[in-house]
Amino acid sequence: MPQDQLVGAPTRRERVRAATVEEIKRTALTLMREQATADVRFADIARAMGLTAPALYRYFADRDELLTAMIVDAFDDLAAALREGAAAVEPDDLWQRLMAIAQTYRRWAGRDPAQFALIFGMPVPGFAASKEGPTADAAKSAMAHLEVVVLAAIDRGLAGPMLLGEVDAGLAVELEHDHGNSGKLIPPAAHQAMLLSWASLHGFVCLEAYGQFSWLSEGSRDALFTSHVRTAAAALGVPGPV
Amino acid sequence: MPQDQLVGAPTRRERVRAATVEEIKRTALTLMREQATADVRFADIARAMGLTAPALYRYFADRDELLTAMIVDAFDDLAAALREGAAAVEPDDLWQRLMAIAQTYRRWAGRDPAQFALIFGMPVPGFAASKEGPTADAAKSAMAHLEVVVLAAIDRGLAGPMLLGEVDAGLAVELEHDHGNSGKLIPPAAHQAMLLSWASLHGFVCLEAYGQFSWLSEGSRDALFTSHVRTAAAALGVPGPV
DNA sequence: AACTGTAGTTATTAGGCATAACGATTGCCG
DNA sequence: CGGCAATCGTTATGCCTAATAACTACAGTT
Repeated sequence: MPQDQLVGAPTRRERVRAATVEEIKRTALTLMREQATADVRFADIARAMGLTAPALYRYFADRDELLTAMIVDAFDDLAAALREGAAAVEPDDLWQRLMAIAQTYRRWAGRDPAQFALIFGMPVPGFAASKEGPTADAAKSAMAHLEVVVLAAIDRGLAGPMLLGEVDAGLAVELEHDHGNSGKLIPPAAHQAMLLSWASLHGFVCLEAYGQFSWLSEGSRDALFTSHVRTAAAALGVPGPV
Repeated sequence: MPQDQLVGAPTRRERVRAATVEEIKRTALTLMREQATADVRFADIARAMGLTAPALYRYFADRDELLTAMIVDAFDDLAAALREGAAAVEPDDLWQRLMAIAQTYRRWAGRDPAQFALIFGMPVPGFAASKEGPTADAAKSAMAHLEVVVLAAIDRGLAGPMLLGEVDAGLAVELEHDHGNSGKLIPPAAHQAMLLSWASLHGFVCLEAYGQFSWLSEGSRDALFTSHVRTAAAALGVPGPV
């Protein structure tokens, strides 16, 4: 026996298999980046790995399964990026926190439009993947950081017009029923503010990622984005930059 | 001679050909709606029309050309919907105008997620279409209505925080250089406000169209959307509903 | 040393895009 | 009104990809 195995620990075969799975996903993502499309051919992935196409079917039942796995990974990656981005700034400065989250979201989308489209775009051929799959849950998970900022703003007694506005009664019920992802109780107004801020941020990022702002220089887009986040911050009641 | 033809008027052949082109696009769109995907097979289109696939190549050189034509149509359709939507409300009530535009945009996207994805999503296979094609221009054209509202708000001396905020100097230059689509001179702050309002609206619509809000009931989504537009209105300085 | 299961191969099927080559219809004009 | 020619449609074909089948090689076990 080459190595003692702890009970429940992955055996050697499982480990190399998992490594291959990872390599397949990584290779597919690289190809997506290069070709700027989510339409990746199995044969290309295999060739890039020194394999033939049918070999990949040992690891993924079909294209859909590979795409689904990549979507899950993309969410994890986005969540990780947001975590790092939020951790890199002064925790007490809400404006900086908000800006860091927004910039991370934006940069992540810009660095990997293919991965971004994988998550938020209409899936490539037939969209079996987005049917109440892992995306809905993961999206909420990736938004936990926005939630933190909004809750912190409330804790400090800050409240912009977005937090002061009425919340529709029926909506409030459904928002409360959704326990968020941290288990904390979130006031409906805060929850609503979070969703709307997210939508606002997301819209800018989408338009930019898909080239609708390509008539502006990068510097101008940066400035525009800053204004956008500032507007959102004002609506939340978070004071702007010094 | 079956019918007198005015000089330059389309001959009979041209007319029936144009009709066929329209029918192809219409059929393709119907199939997209049914299958909820932008991935439409030539053979299916042909079969639905009682033809065979190669016949379609008499009208479109390839898939890309058909898709491009459909994108142009989609922009026209969106623009028309916005025109009608804006015309249907009291012109003096800016809040109603804004809400009508936003609702039209949203409803249009919701009624036709496929067409919406065609315009604003990452193009289907290889994205030759979105390369400075008709999309950038048409997008601005479709936004003229937002422009009108923002300019009207300024004319009346209304100005929310979004319109009062500073505009980056470099950005201002580029915004002024872009003469909009009506030829009018647009103050940079107004132009910026318009873009940011658009982004905000667009974000909500995207998230909803792609199912990120599917955990909410339709009524709740409506309420959430109303709040979203109200927030944008407040940022613009447009007074909310009575 | 034989056994079992897994990872890989080549060969094959099914289906889509696109073109080629051919036939039929019909608008058009002397 | 008869012939022409363009145009529209067809069937046949080539090429590419997804997916499966059938077979081979090898690692680790007993």
